[in-house]
Amino acid sequence: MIKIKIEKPFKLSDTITCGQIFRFFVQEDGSYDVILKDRVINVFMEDGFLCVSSNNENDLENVVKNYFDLDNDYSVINSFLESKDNKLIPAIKFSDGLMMIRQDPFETIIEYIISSNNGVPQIANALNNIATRYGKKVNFNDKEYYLFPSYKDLKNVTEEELRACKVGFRDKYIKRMIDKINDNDIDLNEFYGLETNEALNKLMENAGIGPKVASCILLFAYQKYDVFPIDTWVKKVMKKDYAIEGEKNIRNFAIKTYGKYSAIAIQYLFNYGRNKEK
DNA sequence: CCACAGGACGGCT
DNA sequence: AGCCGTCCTGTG
Repeated sequence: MIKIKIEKPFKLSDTITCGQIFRFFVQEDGSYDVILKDRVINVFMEDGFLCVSSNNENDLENVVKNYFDLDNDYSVINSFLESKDNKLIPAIKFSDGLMMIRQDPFETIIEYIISSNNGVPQIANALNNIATRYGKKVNFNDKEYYLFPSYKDLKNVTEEELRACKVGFRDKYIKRMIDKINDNDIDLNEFYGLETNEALNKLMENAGIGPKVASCILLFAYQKYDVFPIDTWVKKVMKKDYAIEGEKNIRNFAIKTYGKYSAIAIQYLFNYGRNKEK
C-alpha cells in the first residue's frame, strides 16, 4: 500500500460516486475498489492521506495522481466560477474537492454511447457484462475483477454478442465505433489536440453520439472543460433555478456565464443538487 | 400488466 | 429548422 499526502481539498467519495465513472465497488469497510484501464485499485482516505493498494503497484502513485487529477489546482477554477455567478457559490463551496477523473478514451466512448437513454445501474451492468466476457481477469484481495477490454480485444465481437451484454439498441453503434477505431478511421489521440467545437462535431459524426454523449466524452477522457452536457436533470435545474428552457438557450447561457469552465459548473450543480440533503 | 425514465435518430412537417 | 415517435432495459 502507498499513502499520498493530500494538500488540497479532495473529496474521494463524491469524486468516485458523482456519476463520472461506473465501474467501482464499495467495500464493507467503506473503501472503494475502482477498475482503471490496466489495474484494479483500492482507495480510502485516512488522516489526510489517500491510501492506495493495487494488484499492480508499478508507478502507482503517478497513475493514481493522474487518474484523480490531484495535481490540478481547482481553486483557480472555483474563483473563476464564483466571479461569474453568485448563485453558484453554495454549490461551489459544497463541492470543493470534487475532481474530474481522467478516464481512458476508448472506455469512455463506449461508456457514454451506452449511457444514452439509459439509467446508471443499467449502464454499469452492461459495462460489467462486456468486461467479464472480453476483458482480462484480475485477482485482487480474494476477489475477481475484469479490466475493460481494448478495441483490439473487441475487434471480432458481433452486434448480437454486444446485445447479449444488455446494451440494447446501442449494439450497432458500439460495433461501428469499434470497427472504425480498428480500421484507423478514428484516431483516439486526435481529440486531445482539437478545438472543442471541432472535436464535438467530429465525435457526433458517429452514430449513437449526440451532443450530450460527445460532451461527456470530451470532459472525462480529454479534459475539455468548455463543454456543457445537458441531460434531463440539467434541464430541470435550469428551468427551476434560472428560468431558462430549451437546449439552445441553456447552452448559450452556460457558455456565456461559465465559459471555459462550463463543465465544472455543471458537475458542482449536479453534486450539490444530489447530495446537499444528506 | 402497464407506466415511466433515459439521449439519439430519422421521418415528418 | 423543429417536432415527435421509436429504440431497449430495468424498476415501481
